[in-house]
Amino acid sequence: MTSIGELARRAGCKVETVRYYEKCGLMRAAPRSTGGHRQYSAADLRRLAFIRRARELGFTLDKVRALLAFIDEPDHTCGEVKVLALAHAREVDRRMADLQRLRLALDRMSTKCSGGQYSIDDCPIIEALFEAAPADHSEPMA
Amino acid sequence: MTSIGELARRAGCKVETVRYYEKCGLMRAAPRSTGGHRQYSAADLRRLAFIRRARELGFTLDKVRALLAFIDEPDHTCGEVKVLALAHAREVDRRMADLQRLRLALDRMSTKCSGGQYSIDDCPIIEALFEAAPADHSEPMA
DNA sequence: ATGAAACCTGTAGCGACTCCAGGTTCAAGC
DNA sequence: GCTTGAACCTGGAGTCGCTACAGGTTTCAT
Repeated sequence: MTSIGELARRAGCKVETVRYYEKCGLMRAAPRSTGGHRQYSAADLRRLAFIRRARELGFTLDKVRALLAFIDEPDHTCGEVKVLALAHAREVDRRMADLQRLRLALDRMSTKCSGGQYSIDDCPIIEALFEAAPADHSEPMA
Repeated sequence: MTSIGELARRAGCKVETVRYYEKCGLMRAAPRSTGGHRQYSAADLRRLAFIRRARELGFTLDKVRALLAFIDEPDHTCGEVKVLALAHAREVDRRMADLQRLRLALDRMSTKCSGGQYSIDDCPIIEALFEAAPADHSEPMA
């Protein structure tokens, strides 16, 4: 039985975050002391650590909720979990590709610019920003 | 002199976004028709396109504001612009490195898991999520 | 003159927290 | 038993960058 502060400290998050997870239904409504303070068990810490780890890996709270459901409800299979994980991996790939393109564009801009005392009017970076994106008109960035 | 709808269409954003930029002080308060409709010039379109392009490249609105200040105020140099651009590039690098680590972790998890009909209790992905992050205790993810 | 489309303002919502104010409880020292 | 100060409580607002809505007005073509 630990306090919310101790729990948060061990899981590496803020007290408010734990209360927030309770409000969202990711953590159970913890039992209270006579004075109304929340009391947590080792299982609660384990669950909170799970949530934090999944968040670190970029899962949204909705996805975390889905993962937790697999744990909470009986009769789910490893295959279901893997589907979620792979879908998430593909999304990370997409984000990385986006950043890659972006990084290239920034690099192209910066190498063109000497960065000296020249006036803004001739700065290649500013000029590049005034130009439209180079041929991408697909989806807006996530 | 074009309407806000036309302006938004040409810049590839929503009407609400333009009004939002006005409220934030990125776009000037446009002159109005007798009926109160906003009227925009070619310079406004140019400025809006600049903002959108910078946003596409991942600059925050605050950074965009700083870039616009370089344009609006006299006597700024190309060097100042380059500093901002390089700082942003470094930030993109950091984000990419984060995603890279994340992607690796997801991959390690998924390859361990056969994804079959096994019960959740033995799923290596779930197990991995219960474990702490592998030796990173630096900063929380941006 | 009519009617639809585009515009107007103001407000609320998203995700995932974070922070604050103003009050209560807890644990330790005296 | 009393006092103090840290930790806890609730409820609400703020963050970022839009987006969406409601309920009303203007514009423009027919």
